[in-house]
Amino acid sequence: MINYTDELRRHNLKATPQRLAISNALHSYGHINIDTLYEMMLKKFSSISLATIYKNINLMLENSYVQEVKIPQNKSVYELTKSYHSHLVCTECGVVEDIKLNMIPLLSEVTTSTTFEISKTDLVLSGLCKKCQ
Amino acid sequence: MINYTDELRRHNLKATPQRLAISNALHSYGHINIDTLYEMMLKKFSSISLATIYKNINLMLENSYVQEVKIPQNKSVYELTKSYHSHLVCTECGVVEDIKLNMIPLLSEVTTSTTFEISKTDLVLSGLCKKCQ
DNA sequence: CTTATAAAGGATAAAAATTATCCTTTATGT
DNA sequence: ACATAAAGGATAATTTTTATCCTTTATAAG
Ligand SMILES: [Mn+2]
Ligand SMILES: [Mn+2]
Ligand SMILES: [Zn+2]
Ligand SMILES: [Zn+2]
Repeated sequence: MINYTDELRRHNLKATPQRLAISNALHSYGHINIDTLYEMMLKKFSSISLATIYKNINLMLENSYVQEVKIPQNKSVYELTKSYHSHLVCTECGVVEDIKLNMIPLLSEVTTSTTFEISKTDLVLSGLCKKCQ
Repeated sequence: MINYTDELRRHNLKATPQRLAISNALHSYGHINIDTLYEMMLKKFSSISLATIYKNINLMLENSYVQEVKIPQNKSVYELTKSYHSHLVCTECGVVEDIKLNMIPLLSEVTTSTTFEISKTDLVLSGLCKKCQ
């Protein structure tokens, strides 16, 4: 149970009990979608409103406290903002894992072949996790 | 004005006028979201139903006739299925471009560092297009 | 060229997802 | 402790997507 009070404040977010709980849910789950997050939160706050989940996630996104990961043919998942990484998604069980990959060669390939100025890269690799193979 | 009758049938889709028009809209736009596609189609079929757009795009997705591209902080766009490629997205004007990149080195990096068996990779590079820099 | 029929289209209702509103409660700075 | 802007809960409204129902049509068989 990490205390995210300071981390929330650093992102200009008031440290409410609900937000602290969301932070911990994101931390322990790693990647979580809105519905699952809502279910999780209901266990702790039996009367929490779904609107509170949406309002908080959206605000946290604006303040770069959390990040959205769009999953092919599935709902987006959210995670606490961390240093750049890519994602592995199991098409069978849905598990999402982080993976650090060196994107430099790829990005320099882009530089030589286009006039775009890239500032962000989103890479999602889909396949089967060990367990589902 | 390409005739997509055969191409539709190859994917087990009846060649209706609406589907032929959707095919041409996708071809000429390259990448298009549901709303824009609906507006386009309304010009040709003044009484086309939005439900027809959804039903067709979903069926075309199931039959691999079209592909979805999830765009960070924006609506998904759709395109006629073509050989593997990545995407460049301009965060200013929203334009989406195709780019062929060699993913082999990256994928072999994945193989050595995880037990996942990758079958698909989705890469979206966001930044500024020439015009918007 | 008919005809039969499963599938597709249009209109619209229903459901699901997301956002807005309103009033009460609370985190935080003074 | 107090003042206040912001957040939470309840719920309405809006937006997005899917389902339903009936009519029309693409397609294959004869
Ligand atoms: Mn991650
Ligand atoms: Mn493309
Ligand atoms: Zn799995
Ligand atoms: Zn641009």
